[in-house]
Amino acid sequence: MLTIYDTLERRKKPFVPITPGKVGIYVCGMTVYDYCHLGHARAMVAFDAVYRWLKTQGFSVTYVRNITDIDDKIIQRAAQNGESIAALTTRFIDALHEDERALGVLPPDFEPRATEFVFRMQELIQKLAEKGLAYQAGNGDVHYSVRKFPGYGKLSGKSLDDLRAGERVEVESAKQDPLDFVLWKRAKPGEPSWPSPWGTGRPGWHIECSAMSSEILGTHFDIHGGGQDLQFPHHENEIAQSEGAHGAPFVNYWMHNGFVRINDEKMSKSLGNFFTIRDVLKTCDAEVVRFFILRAHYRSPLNYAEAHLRDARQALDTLYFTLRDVPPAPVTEIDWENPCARRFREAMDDDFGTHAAIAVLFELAQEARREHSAALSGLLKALGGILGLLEREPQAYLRAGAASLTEAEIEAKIAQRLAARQARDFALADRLRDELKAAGIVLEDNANGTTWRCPADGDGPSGGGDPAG
RNA sequence: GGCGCGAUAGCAAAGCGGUUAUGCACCGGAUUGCAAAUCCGGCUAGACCAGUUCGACUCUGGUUCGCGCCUCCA
Repeated sequence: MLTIYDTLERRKKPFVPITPGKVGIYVCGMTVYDYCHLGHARAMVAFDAVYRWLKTQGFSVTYVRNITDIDDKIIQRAAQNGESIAALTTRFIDALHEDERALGVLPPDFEPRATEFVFRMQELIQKLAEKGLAYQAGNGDVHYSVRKFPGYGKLSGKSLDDLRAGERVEVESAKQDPLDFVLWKRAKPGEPSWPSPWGTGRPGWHIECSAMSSEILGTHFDIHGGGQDLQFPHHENEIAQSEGAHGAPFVNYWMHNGFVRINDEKMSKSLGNFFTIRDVLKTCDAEVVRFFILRAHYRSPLNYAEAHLRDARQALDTLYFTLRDVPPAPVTEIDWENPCARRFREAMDDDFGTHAAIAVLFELAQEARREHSAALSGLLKALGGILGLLEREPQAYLRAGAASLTEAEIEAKIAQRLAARQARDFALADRLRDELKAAGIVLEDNANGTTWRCPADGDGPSGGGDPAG
């Protein structure tokens, strides 16, 4: 039985879908004004694991991850770059998809873009206005009146009075309550805008997700996910909008993934301490990054450091050594009766415990090696595949770092060394091996001859991210 | 200030009221011309103080420290 930790109720709940056999899941995606960083990678990989596991469990899953392609930062960045908003967003959406593919993240079933749902957002705002939950302020902006929505604060565990007490920002005078948030922004000259009953303008950020989720998944759906930082105010506001407009429950399970940290501090653009996915992938194998992310529980903080990536690489190497040394038998259907498979399932069923599931993979790998069992090796590959791991040819993974020498050059050295060894000239043989080692190539002599591998570095970039990003 | 989360061995990171987590690193041994990989064995835990219990890393209370949200943020 799958259980999911629900952030709203702060407990693990057995998963019961609204419609038997079907699951609707909506995850807040990216605002596309820059390259994705490791924090985005974590969210993508974490919910990819959720998506894959739900599918493995036989659910028909509709996975929606939106793209915010209209927003202050986008407008600002496009102006800075002297490029059109469309050019900017297209560029970063392409980059996002590249990163996604590299990390083995399955594309969501729907990837709605905010600009394509403006009409639906207007409908929602209209509904909120009719119910007295929205008002147009003196400056033309339309705001949500949080005091009018009784449940406001239930997700983040905050009361409106607590929030007011902790207020740290200057109050915008146009709002009736400082916590009211904008639904529709009056357009400034030169900004992209849409006509509306409240004047030409553009939607606020929060309304996007309410509109897109209800349009694609309906007004009440199973799982809503996103980063911890979206819990308040974004998801709180979504609840207020969606439940306020539809007068019905919105989401059954709220899931929030933990942050990626640098030196015990949140990695974020505002702190300027971020690493983009593409920077990290310059020196680290993408599967290692994925493995590194899945080795932590999705709700825990994940500290990023080069040393940790190296650790992850060495661990993943071990699994691939097994697949290399014990060729896996093809598996068409996983034998869930196998004790390891059963424990893997239990781990995943317990709130997507990918770390515990990976621990089982190591035990399985050892058993496969010890018994030289193609069946167990096959099971290892199959279970790894559920996590989006271990899907490559072992040699392709193990040689991913080869760059400085061609395969032919390496083979030539190996042949030379073989001749030296046969002549019992071990000094020469060792020198040849050392030469290759200097190029990052590790030789291994075994019963079938000599094989080589060249681990991808595993060291992340040494510098920080672009603080201007 | 308000609200919330966390503290596990050298490092990373889970579950669990009593029984080996797991990985990396390290130390022996086997294997190897020497290595690598592999196998066998070893190593080391649960911030602090109380309480509940036959028994607590696991439950309860407190202390200390760290982090997050309260402003855009995965």
